[in-house]
Amino acid sequence: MNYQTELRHLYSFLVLSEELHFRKAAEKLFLSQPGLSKQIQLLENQLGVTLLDRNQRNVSLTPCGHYLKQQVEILSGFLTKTSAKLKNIAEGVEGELQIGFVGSAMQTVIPQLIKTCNTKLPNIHFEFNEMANHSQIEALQKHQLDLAFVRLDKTPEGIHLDQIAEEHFSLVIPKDHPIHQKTFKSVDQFSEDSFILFSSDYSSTYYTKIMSIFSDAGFYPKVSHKSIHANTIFRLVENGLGVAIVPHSLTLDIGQSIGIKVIQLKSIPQKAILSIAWNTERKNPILENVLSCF
Amino acid sequence: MNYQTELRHLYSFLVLSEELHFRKAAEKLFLSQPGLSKQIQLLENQLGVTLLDRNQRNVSLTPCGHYLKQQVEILSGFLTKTSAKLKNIAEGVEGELQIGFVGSAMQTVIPQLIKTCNTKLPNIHFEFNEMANHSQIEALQKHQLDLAFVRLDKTPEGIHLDQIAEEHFSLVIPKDHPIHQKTFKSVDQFSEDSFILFSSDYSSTYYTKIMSIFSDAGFYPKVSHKSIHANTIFRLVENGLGVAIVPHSLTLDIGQSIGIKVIQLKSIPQKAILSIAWNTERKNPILENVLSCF
DNA sequence: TCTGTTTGATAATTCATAGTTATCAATTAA
DNA sequence: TTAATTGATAACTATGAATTATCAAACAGA
Repeated sequence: MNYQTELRHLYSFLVLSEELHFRKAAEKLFLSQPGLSKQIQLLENQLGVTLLDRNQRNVSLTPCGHYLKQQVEILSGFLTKTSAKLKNIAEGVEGELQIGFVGSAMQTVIPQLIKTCNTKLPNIHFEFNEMANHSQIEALQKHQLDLAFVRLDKTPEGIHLDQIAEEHFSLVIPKDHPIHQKTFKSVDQFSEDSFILFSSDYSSTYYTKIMSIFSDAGFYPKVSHKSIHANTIFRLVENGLGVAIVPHSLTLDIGQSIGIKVIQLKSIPQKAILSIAWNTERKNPILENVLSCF
Repeated sequence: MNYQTELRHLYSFLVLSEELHFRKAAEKLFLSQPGLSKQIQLLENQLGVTLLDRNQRNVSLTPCGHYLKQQVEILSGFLTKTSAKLKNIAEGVEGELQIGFVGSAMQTVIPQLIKTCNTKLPNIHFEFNEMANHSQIEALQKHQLDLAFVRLDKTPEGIHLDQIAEEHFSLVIPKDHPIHQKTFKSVDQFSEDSFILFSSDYSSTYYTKIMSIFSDAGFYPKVSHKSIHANTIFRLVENGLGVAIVPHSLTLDIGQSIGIKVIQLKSIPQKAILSIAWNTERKNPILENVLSCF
């Protein structure tokens, strides 16, 4: 059975193997009897085996014919399933979506989205990739990612950006720091503290925004350390190496045992903004369906 | 994917999905580039999905194309396996053989044959059907059996018969019978005993042969019971209901506990003959291969 | 035995269509 | 800008798959 064999011939054989009567089978196939005879002869020649014994007055399957019948039935199921699945993939109700995210997105929006999508689109599966903001944008452009969760203000041509969550910042300070939520008035109370910040290559717009908090407060901070991992920052704070400003949601999964406390910066105008981004230059039905869940 | 789809198109798509270049793929397929374009367009129309993005200057697979590629690879393996198996079936090195046998054949020839065939033809499987002689011949004619083990002298037109084993008969008598192997001279010593014989519908030629033993011995036996099951006969003998004459091999699997003894009739001219029979009107490659093992 | 019916195969013909060549439009590199 | 490369399109050709008409064999009934 090579690729010269045509599925049509196999189907004709299948019908014939059920009817065991050339004229009747041909009728079912909307075909003339000689046409069917030719098809079966061709099939037999291509396969190099005899499929049917047309002795005298009745047609019967040879062992080969019997086996081929079974196989064509299996094949038929395979083809049906494949074309159904192809339609699903084309419509975006089945498939895989590559998602990128910055660490701080996993705390807030993503867990909810997974739940909603899973119930509405049970056959779409996600692959999550924790990546820096700029890496995500590059990956979107190369079509390595379908959807990105970033903290950015703007994106290159062809990458659409949509703000999906806004939250206030919080100060993270050691447990034994003299200032606490009650005595906190303004950020300038920390003008003498060292600061631990997210690296500017986490996102330059994010970095700029943090710095604007300090300039609004009227001082330029001493920056002792930088990291892009929230947990690293928290550990540095715990060990008295400085204080930090992070999106508030990141502080929600700080354990009791760690020696830090949190001061919420609800009153300042700067907000941590989480956005989703995707490439618009290609049609992406899976993405469309997922976005419609949001 | 319906039966209008041709395997050729799927193969073209497979090559194209590897090359991702219409001209190169077409060359590999010994086809002109527009021809390939047409094939792929046709395939896409039939499936109702886009398989390839031909944006600008490079061709790439859509998610559907990706999936179809996988499926066609699976399909390719399926077709290869199927056609290989079809050839095996046609050559008779793979398949099932329906074998009929009279009970007394299982003791002698059949177990050996199975062993020999299994090593030489590991992919041929047997189905064994214990049947009366005449039923086997009918089954051969209806092509319900491929091979029969019978005790017959002749068969109808179209059924070939080959003698494969000859053995002497044995008398089976109760343990407490006055005559034993040492004191046995001739069958006429049993002229006063009742006889338990195989029914004449087991095989009329077999029955005639047994009766000729008696006429040679110069008496006509009292026949008390008939059966076609060796074990039944043995049990009747054990209980003093008569003595029996059976092909010797049948006595070989008589257990120690049963109260009968055996007198071998080596000197008389009558022999129990086992033959194989098969239908010659149809070519049967599996049977040919099996017979060549004998 | 003859006739009529049914079977699948064959021969000659027609027609659909798959593949060809020639060409185009779009993109890219020099 | 030009030349080269890409896949798509249009018109045409030629293969071959279908058709119709017919045949030979087998069988049933008279």
